[in-house]
Amino acid sequence: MDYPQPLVTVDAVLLTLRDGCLQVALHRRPAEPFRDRLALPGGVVHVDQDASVEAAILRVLLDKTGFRPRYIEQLGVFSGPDRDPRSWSVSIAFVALVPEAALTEATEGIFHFHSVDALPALAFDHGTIVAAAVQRLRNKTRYSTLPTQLLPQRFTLSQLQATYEAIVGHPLNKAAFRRKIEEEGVVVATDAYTQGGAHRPAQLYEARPVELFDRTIA
Amino acid sequence: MDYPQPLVTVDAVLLTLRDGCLQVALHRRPAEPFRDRLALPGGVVHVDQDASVEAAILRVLLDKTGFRPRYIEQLGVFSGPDRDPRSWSVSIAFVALVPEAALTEATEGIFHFHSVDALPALAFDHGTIVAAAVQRLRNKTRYSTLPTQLLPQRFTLSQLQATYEAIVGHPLNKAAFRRKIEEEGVVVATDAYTQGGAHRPAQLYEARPVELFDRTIA
DNA sequence: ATAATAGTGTCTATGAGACAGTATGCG
DNA sequence: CGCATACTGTCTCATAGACACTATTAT
Repeated sequence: MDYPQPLVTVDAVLLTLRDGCLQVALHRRPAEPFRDRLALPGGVVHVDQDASVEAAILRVLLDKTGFRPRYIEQLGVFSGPDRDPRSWSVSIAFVALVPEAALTEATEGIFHFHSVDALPALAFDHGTIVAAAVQRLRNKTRYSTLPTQLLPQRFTLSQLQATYEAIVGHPLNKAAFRRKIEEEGVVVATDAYTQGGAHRPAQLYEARPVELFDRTIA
Repeated sequence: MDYPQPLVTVDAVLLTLRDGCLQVALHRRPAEPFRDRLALPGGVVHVDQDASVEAAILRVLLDKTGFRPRYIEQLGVFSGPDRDPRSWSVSIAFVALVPEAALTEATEGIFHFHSVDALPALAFDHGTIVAAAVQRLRNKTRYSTLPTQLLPQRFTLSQLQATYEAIVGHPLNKAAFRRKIEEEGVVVATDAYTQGGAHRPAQLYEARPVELFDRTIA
């Protein structure tokens, strides 16, 4: 039982929709290794504080940003002797989807946002981790209702469609999209409508609530 | 960087098809904790030997069973202070799909096989891990070609269909199944046929090869 | 009225399931 | 020849996309 153990860390890919494209929240590392490079928010698992790796990533996000995501799931484990120059390390990566407003309010000045399609070189193997997160989201978007988590509490069906389109990268058919959303019970209609703008107001919808940590692992 | 670190282990859910139903390979623990309880094959990550957690699980399987699976993927991380009475621990779980013949030859006398739908109480949280593995396989079976990995090198389309049916738990339409398999390019026809039996021989097919570690994470 | 976006009715093409038919080996 | 299983042709129904049409607000 007394082998040297790897360093166990947790990292989060916080995805949000800004300016109509999918962006990831990164911070600039203040210290070595990879000083001044952009990196995912993350930290070390504390066995004396954390009840699980899920609890650890929530603690890290809360400490760093005062912010708790509405949806987060395990992405995968990234490991090896060389990814962190300090030690053989294991990173347990998570993906979280966050509405833009919530994220930018809570993390003013902490995060830099970059479109996931045009990332600079990141610290560690964080570029690989972001790529895996985006691939996961794109795949799941085909058959799940995750993208609702990127929108504020109330949204219109046009906004929801634009969100799906930003993720999958191509336009969707309006009638078909609405039929599908309707029949899947993804969203709940409210009796509120948008106002303002020289056009017909749109009905507002809410996402059906989901589990914070989904174990429906594809 | 000198926090106490969790114990990092790797465990594998080896799934195979026996007697027409999905079964998992388990061994009886020879020592405490959970002595004499059935458990998943697994072991501790050795930072001086292993290049990654993937390398670690392959080493463990090779050492325990002399056997290397044709397909294996990360399932998820199971963690906490109580799942192993010795220490706060992290188990990185994998799912592997294995043809029955390969598995039983290599592991004669090492493993006990149990249908995944009628498991006894397992060591640690291994019951939870098996359930997650089965759920993952059932989900992926809907839109991927994984079940080919449960069959021997060459197989008939009827065998493949029976495999899918055993996994998803309900009968499939023959014509539709063949159309789909055909057009997806899942399998490659050989010019060999079965023989024996008082009926028309069936053409033999082979699975298109897949990556050992798939990162196509749903 | 016009512009602009919301929302719907309907035609069509594509794919899945049902089912019955044909094919071909062995005894 | 007849049985058992392999394989296929075709009908039907459900679903997805295309697209045009109506609806409703502010200016």
